[in-house]
Formats: sequence, structure tokens, C-alpha cells
Amino acid sequence: MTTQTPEPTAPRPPGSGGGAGDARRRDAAGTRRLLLDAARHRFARDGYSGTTVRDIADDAGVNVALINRYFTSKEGLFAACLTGSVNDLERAVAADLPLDQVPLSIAGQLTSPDAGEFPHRLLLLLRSSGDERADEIRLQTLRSFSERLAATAGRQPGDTDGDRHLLHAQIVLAASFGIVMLRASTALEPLASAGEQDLLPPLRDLISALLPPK
Amino acid sequence: MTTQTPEPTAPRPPGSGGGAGDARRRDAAGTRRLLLDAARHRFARDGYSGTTVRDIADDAGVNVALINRYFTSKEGLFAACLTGSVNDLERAVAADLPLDQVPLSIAGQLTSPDAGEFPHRLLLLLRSSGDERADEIRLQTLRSFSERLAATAGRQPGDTDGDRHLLHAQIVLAASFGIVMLRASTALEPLASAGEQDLLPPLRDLISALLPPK
Amino acid sequence: MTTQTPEPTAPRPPGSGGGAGDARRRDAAGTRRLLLDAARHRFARDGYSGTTVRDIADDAGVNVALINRYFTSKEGLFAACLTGSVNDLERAVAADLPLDQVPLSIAGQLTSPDAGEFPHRLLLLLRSSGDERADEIRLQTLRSFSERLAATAGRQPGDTDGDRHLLHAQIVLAASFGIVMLRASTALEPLASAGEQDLLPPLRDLISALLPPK
Amino acid sequence: MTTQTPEPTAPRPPGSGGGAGDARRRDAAGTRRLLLDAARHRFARDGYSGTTVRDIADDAGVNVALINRYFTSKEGLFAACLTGSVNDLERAVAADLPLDQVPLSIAGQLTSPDAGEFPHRLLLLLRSSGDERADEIRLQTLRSFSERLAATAGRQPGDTDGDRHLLHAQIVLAASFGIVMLRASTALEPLASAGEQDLLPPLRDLISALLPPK
DNA sequence: TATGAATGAGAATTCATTCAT
DNA sequence: GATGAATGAATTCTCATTCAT
Repeated sequence: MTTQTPEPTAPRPPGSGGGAGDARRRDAAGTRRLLLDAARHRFARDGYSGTTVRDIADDAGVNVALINRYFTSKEGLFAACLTGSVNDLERAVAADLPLDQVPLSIAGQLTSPDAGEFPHRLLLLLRSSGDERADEIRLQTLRSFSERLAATAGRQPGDTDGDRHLLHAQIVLAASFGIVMLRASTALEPLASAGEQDLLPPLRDLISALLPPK
Repeated sequence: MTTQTPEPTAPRPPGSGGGAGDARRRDAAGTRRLLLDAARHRFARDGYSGTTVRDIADDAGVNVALINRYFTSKEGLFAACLTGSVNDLERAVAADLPLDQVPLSIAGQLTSPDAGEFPHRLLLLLRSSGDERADEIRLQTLRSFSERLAATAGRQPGDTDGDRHLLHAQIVLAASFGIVMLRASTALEPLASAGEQDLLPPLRDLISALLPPK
Repeated sequence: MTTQTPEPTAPRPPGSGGGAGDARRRDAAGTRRLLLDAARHRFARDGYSGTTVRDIADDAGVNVALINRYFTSKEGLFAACLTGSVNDLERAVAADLPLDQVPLSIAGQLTSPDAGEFPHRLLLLLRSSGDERADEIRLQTLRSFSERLAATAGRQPGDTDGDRHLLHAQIVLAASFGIVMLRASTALEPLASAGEQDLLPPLRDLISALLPPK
Repeated sequence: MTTQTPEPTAPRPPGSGGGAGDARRRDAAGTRRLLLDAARHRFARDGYSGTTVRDIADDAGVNVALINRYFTSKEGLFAACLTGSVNDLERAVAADLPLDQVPLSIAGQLTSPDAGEFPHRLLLLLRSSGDERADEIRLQTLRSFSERLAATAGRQPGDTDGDRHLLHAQIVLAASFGIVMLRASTALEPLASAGEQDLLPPLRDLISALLPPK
């Protein structure tokens, strides 16, 4: 394995399951959530096959076997991460923001100082586990996203091709993905550590260039 | 553009017309190239850990052991793919295009009808093997790319922060990545099957919004 | 003497009387010991590279993966065998026998009728895994052995070179090794099946010739 | 592999077969000898399974495939080494030395300053390839050796057991083996670098203690 | 519910050997 | 006779998963 784990590839000794001080023991719901959180980060950062269930369990501080107990399999856990993220994302954009606030929202989400969940949830949409079901979810989510985004754009005079807005919305989406990816996987400065106030202006420009308001 | 670099098809050994089956035997350079091509596609599509050396060897139609023979290890093969791609990318943009041709060039590269190499080479830059050396190459390439791109932009009146151009260039780069990723890993229409003539206009808009000409 | 150290047979889990088949399950310490015992024999007999981890696991009747679980790697297992053997050897000679009992002790150890552990532990000291750490242990052990042996020898009138005793002790050690090796790897009669009463006299002669008592 | 080759595990690049300056090319007998010499050293030092045919071929500066060409297989090469060594050893002791010269001869052989062949040939007798045929040769050689050695010893008054001389001779042989082994595989001082004049006296003592002259 | 021991499938890599030139 | 490309059979090690407690 070549995951870039901080720990210097310690030969995982037998009997170091976790046991974070015996707190939160015997709490099914809590354990589930712990695993989901850990998994989302790992999957987003290292991809599906770059992540081992042991990594996740260790991060969560629980026993590996519980992954299978609660999620049946690694793929099950991945699917759960995905649907969970989708739900949260849906809720995040459900507000149906006015168009001129979209850049602000995106910029904010991308740079939320507390290493917010948004980038991870987004990244997850690009990760494939090879599981058909999960892939369908991904596609469905992306589709609905871009449609909603396209809907915010104004119709330009002489527009015949309805697809054009959709294409542009998908390009905006793609740009967001690209930014998250680059920030997540490289140390490319200044992009990697740009803050909200840095990202907002160019994003506003980008969006208004592709999706002019109605 | 659409430079395909079809890697001038190995000098076939005498007496192997061109039939199916196992022609091209006993040709070290040819085998190497075959492996590189197969590996680039697999790595770009499935990521480093999602790819099996056996997959690659099978795609290339050669024995697995040859990967270690020619590239020492899976990581060695990955590094070779990366540097190879970098070289080709460098050459591709070496032309130092005038700014107003950049969108055209990008659009062309992204949509080359014959599933050209460009997207794969680009995608590769986002894949990590955990190998320090390879990661350094990736970063270096991205950096030099964005700098060159930034250099094509005009200085705006009152510009004090030189980083701004760089940031914008990196966002353009990110957008390209995002488009390639989405096209590669999902069937999101209309983006997935948009052709050059579809992508050109929005890309032109995007670029001139972020990197106004001098 | 003939200390057999039969490794006080793992605490069998309740409800597994002593029948054949796969008793002793779910007993980490027992499994570890089982692997060590099997490994010591194999390594001693076939050398490091002549031994397969699968051989060892099969001998021990456990799954191969457990070798990596408990000892990290084949080399780790080898090192564990070595240090284990060293400890036992140290204990075996710790008694600081009076010189005139040394031949008896050696003869006893070499011929313990139940194919005792001693020869294996000794043989192990001649096997190299290429692992630096393990090699250092070997050397250290041999050194301390021969020093202790040399110390039992009397000083001869006019002795100036202190090294002489050490050299002689090492030759005695070498002879012991040679005997063990020949017995282990060939069917050379009568040496191969000589018993304690056969070996004792010549060993006594050999030792008193090289290490005359004080 | 963990052979302790000096070269820092250079990833053997394709196309570095050997070609020692194109001298001695197309010389079947020469090549054979070259391979035998290289093989004897490797086998003696690293054992059968610790040695790779590539190691041997590289040492000899010839192509690997020639091993199979000339010796059919790795085992064939090993057997050839063994019989070759046996022949040389036979010749070495054929002189039927007077008993009082045996220690001198052995000490000389063990320490021959030019890293003589003797220790290697001797060591080879302890290495097993798992090949029945080879093992038979080894045993046969050891037997004839010890018999010849026993024959030099004088009959003691009241000797009834004829085997006693043979046993003693085998112990002398074993001691020689042990010394060679220790010298070859460890850096145990002073034994490791003892010269002929150091080894001669104790060996003389050892031999006369076990095999008193007639 | 939680734990850690155990397992089998599969991954990368090495190696002796054969083939074509 | 000699070379190096190619191959298939191991070998070590990792990983997801299941079992017994």
C-alpha cells in the first residue's frame, strides 16, 4: 500500500483496534457515524481502492469488523458515504439561491476554514468504486445539480438550443470540481491556500461569463 | 492541433505481415511502448491503486513479468508514464500560442475525436501513486503550466498583486481538469459527448473572463 | 541436562479435549509459538531462502497470513527465531558449568534422543537471512559463547597471548557446529546416529586437548 | 532475494548480460569453466537456494541462458560443481599423507592466502539442492573421506570396535567443516582471520587427541 | 455490541527456463 | 556459440471478510 498516511507505515501490531478510552462504547448510532465520517475523508482523499477498511476503522477508532457489521462490505460503506453526501449536498443547495449569490456560496463552501465537509462530499462524486449502484447515484446527483444550476441562468435572445445552458452549468460544475481536486491533491500555490476572499472574484467572473443572469 | 503522437508503431520483425495474434514479438522497444500506452490509459481511468499490473500487461498483450523487467516496479511504470506524458504535454504547449488561440487549443485537445492521448496525459497529473518522486514531477508540471498560462494574460491597470494572474490561470487549468474528469468518469450529458465546436465558445468565454488579453 | 524447554503447551480453549484436527484455535500466543517452532526447524534444516513461508505455516497448521500478522515479514519471523533461540541457549549455558562437565553437556545437547531443540537453535546461528539486524545478533551470540567458553580454560605457564584461549574456544565451538551440521544434513554413519555415550569420550578428548583445565 | 551481494541491489537493467570486453568469446570450454568457478563460490557462500542463476552468470560475465545450455538446469550446474569439487578434493588428499602431516595440510588448505578453492569445495559438501543425485554424491564423498582419514590412525591396544576410528575421523572432519563455516559466514574473531601458523598448533592437538598415530 | 483471531483470494515481484535471432 | 526477449510458476505480502468469544 502506498497511502500517504502520516504514521510512518507502522506494522499494524495485533491488538491495537482502537478503544479511544472506552468512551462511546456500545453506541451503535455513534459508531456508525464515526465510521461514515472517517470513510468520507479517506475515500475523498485517497479514492476507493486507495483506501483500506483498516485505515478507516483506525481513523474512527473502532474495530474493523464493525464496518462489515454495519455496512455489510466496503462497497456498502462507500455507497452509504455517497448517499449521505448527496443528501447533505441537496440540502445545501435546496435553498435555491438567487443567481448572484451562487458564486459566493460556492466560494464559501470551497474554502470553509474548518476543513468543512463540502469539498469531501463533492470529491466523493468523482470517486468510483466500480459498484453499479453507487455509480448510478453519482450520475443522478450530478445531473440534478447541473439542471438546477442551469435553471438559474437567463435565456439569451435567440436561444434555440436548450442544452446550451445545461452544458454551461456543467462546465461551471466541472470548474468547481477541478478546483477542489487541485486543492486536495497538490500543493499548487496560490490556489491551494486561497481563501474565500481570493476565490470569490474570479468565481463570480467565471459564472457570470457562462451563466449570465436572466 | 490534436497531436496524437501515435508512437511510430514498432518496427515489426520481418515475416509478420500484420495479422492478428501475437505479432510484434521480440521487440523490446515496442513492448515497452505497448506497456506504457496501456498503463497510461489504465492509470488515468482507474487511478494508481485501482489498476493492476496484470490489467496493464493483459491490455498490452504481454507477460506481466516484463513490467518489472522494463520498469522495475509498478511505481516505476507509473513514473515513466508521468514523465512521458509531461514531455508530450510540454511539447504540446511549447508552441507558445497567442492567447486568443488557447481556448481553441484546449477545446481541441479535450475533444480529439479519436480518444486522443491528451486527456489521459492530463488526468495522469491528478493521480498519485504515493511515490514522492512522482508527486514532485506532477507538482512541477502543474506549476510550470500555470505560469506559462498566466504569462499570456495582460496586466490590468492598477495591478499590484502579481499572484492574481497566476491564481486565475490555475483556475482555468482546474476547469480543464474538471471537464476532463467529468467526461472521463461519468456519462453526464451533454458534457460527456460535447464536441470541439460545442466546447469552444464557453471555453473562450471562460478564459477571456479570467485572463483578459493584454 | 537435556533441557527440552517444551514450551508449556498453550492453554487449550475449553471444550477441545485433545483430539486430532484443528484444536487450539483462537489462541494468539499458541499460534505464535506454533509458528516459531515450525520456523525454527525449517530454517535450521533448509536455510533461510530454502524455506517457504507456506511450508512453515503448513507445518504449524495455520494460515500463511498469520506469519505477517505476528511477525511482520519472513525476515521478522527469522529474527524472532534467532533471538528466541539465543535466549534459550544463553539460559542453557548460564549454569556456568565446571569445565570438566562441558563435554558432557555438549554431548548431551547434541544427542538428546527426542530430536531436541538444541541442535536447531545452534544451526540457526549459521543461517543468514541477509538481514543486518539478524546477522548482528548471530555474531554477538557466537562471540559471547566463545568468550564464556574460553574463560573456563586454565592459563598455561608462560601464556602471553590472551587470544589463544579464545581461538581454541572458537575451534571447539566450530567442532560442535560441524557435528550438528553433518548430523543434520547427511546420513553419514556412524556419526549421524551416534548417541551420547558414543560422543562423550571423543568430545572430552577434544576439549581437554584444546582447553586444558586450570 | 536477500543475498548479500556487494552491488546495492541495482535493478538489473535489461541488456547488461556481460560481455567482458569481447575477449574469450565463442569459447565453449572457457565459458563452462567460468560458470563453474562462479557457481562454486556462490553456492558455497550463499547456499543453493540463496543463489540465483543470474548472480552466477553475472559473476562469470556470460549470458544466463548459457547455464541451461551447458548444464541443462540450475541443479545440473550444482551437480557439476559438486563432482568437480569432489574430484579436486580426491586429488588433494590422494597423496596419502603421512599422518603427522595431515594437520599441516588441513591448516594450509583452510587458510590458503589466495582465497583458495579448498574451503569452497569443502563447503559445497554441506549444501543441498534437494536433488537426490547430488545428495548421493555428497554422502559418498564424505564417507570415503572419513574412511581414508580413519585409516591413518593407529590401532589402540584392546580396540574392539572398528567403528571408533571412523567416528573420530568424522569428528575431525566435522571440526574442519565447522571452522570453514564459521570463517565463511561470520566475522568471528580471532578465528575468522587466523592464519596458517595460528591454526596449525590447535589443529595438531585436535587431531592427535582423536586420531593417535599408529 | 464489540473484539481480535483466522482465512482465502488476489496483488506485486522474482526466478528458472525457453525461444527466436 | 551467444544474446536478450519472453514466459509461467512460484513466493511474499496485503486485504476484505468471517468466526468465535
